[in-house]
Amino acid sequence: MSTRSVTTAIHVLEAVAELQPVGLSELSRAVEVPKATVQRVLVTLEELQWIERAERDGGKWSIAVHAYAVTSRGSSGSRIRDVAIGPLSALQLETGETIHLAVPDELRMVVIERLDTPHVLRAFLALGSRIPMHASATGLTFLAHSSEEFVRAYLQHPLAASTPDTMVHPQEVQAELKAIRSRGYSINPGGLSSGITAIGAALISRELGPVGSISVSGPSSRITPDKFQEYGTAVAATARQISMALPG
Amino acid sequence: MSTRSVTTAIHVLEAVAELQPVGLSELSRAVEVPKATVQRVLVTLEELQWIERAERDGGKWSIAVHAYAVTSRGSSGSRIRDVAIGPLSALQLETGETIHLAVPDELRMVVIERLDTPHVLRAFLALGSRIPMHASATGLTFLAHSSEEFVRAYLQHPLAASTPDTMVHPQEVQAELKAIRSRGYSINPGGLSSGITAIGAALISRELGPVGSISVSGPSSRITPDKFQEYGTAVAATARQISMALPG
DNA sequence: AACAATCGGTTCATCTAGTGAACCAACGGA
DNA sequence: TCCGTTGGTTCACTAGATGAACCGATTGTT
Repeated sequence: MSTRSVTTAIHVLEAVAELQPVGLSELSRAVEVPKATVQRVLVTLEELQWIERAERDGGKWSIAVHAYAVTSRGSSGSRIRDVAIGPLSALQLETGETIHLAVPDELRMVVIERLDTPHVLRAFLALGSRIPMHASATGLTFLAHSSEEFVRAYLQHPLAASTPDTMVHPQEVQAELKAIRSRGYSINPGGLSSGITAIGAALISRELGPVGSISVSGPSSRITPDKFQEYGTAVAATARQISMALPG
Repeated sequence: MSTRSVTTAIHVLEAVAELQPVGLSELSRAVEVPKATVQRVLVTLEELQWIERAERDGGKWSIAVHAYAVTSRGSSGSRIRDVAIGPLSALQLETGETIHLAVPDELRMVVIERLDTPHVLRAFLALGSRIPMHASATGLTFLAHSSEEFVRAYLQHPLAASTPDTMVHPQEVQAELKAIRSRGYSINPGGLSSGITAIGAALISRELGPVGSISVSGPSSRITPDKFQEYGTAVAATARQISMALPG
């Protein structure tokens, strides 16, 4: 009951994704598997079009588009996306700012949808970005509605600072989570990108608990403290609306 | 020299992506591998968080977000995305319409980035959408700048119609490709979705040839023939700009 | 109510095929 | 020249993948 080769293959694949472009020896060390084994896996994955080697650059490996194409269609996130897109669109029109939809993956939030603003100055996260929970409005609300154990486990890990304004002390984060719970939405001024403020609210499935979050982001010069409450209640209302439409 | 189990595992994964939500027996049939083997692979992939089973619904399988998160970071597409995002943002502001960035995968174009418009009426392709080349503005420009062999090989396959307006005759497509080459950009009125017109231009790496395309899309009621040239030159200029900034 | 055809899941004898230590040749500093 | 890399290959050993056949539970049909 192990399916070892498959497990190592996936580990190699994840290592390639993380370290790309990367060579054989480095991968072998990263995955802690002999070179010969890694080599065979690489060749196999190449045949399957999941990875490709750079023409130059000593033939280092990278993830191929095909892998992305396979995994991006559907995904559990898409159910959420489908029910969220309508309300998010309305929220975008109402606020005029960038809207993000993110779901948790391990210790990060992954941005699975974005609606843009017409403003020249705009907040920007590439789709598929993986951002730290404690440094983002989406992550913070998600944490605020997660179980105590999860939060404790999360705060065990070192909290990297994305900007000088990122909260890096566990107590500080805990206090903020409490504030978020009573307030109903999160506010993150410059914690992820300097000069960008975001306001977020969690999507909560009745059965599964928190499954993701949404946020409104824009330059701190536009999203000023006097707008926090207006945007906050709008985001929270939209989140509630989506939550109720959630499958399950 | 085969790494069979890895190959079947990936095949199972791709089948899950295509058929999700899907059950054991159906997968077994799709991949043409005994149930027992598929079962073991599924359990392994679940342990690795690449797939998950629906709580209800008889435990059917779907791709998990984690898989998406792994493959979306980086990927050959992302290099393109990184250099493209700035110019695309400018193009979006200039035109006010939805911008798509797509790269080829097998016989399709895969949408890897999108900048949308604040308009209520908006063109919309989900990220990761796989669209036929002959039915899309992005695909057509890509074809127009591909090798003759590639085009011939592509046109060998039956050309499915996405809408009544899709070009389905090889000669028709060939003629259009010629027009695109002399014009510098592609125009696709309603070929992919009825009522949506798109204008595209290819991203061409000096060393690798065409590596992807960009397009401006919107309702045909807004993107009228009198705007074709304006948008066309804008798209083509942006594509050239990105092409020059391309790595390699 | 009995039937047949699904479903998801498990068992186990067979032997394929994955493993990994040890080995290249080639490159690049020092 | 030497040392530490790199990517890549060989091969004896046996761990571990395979797949036909099985089970109990649903489901829809007669």
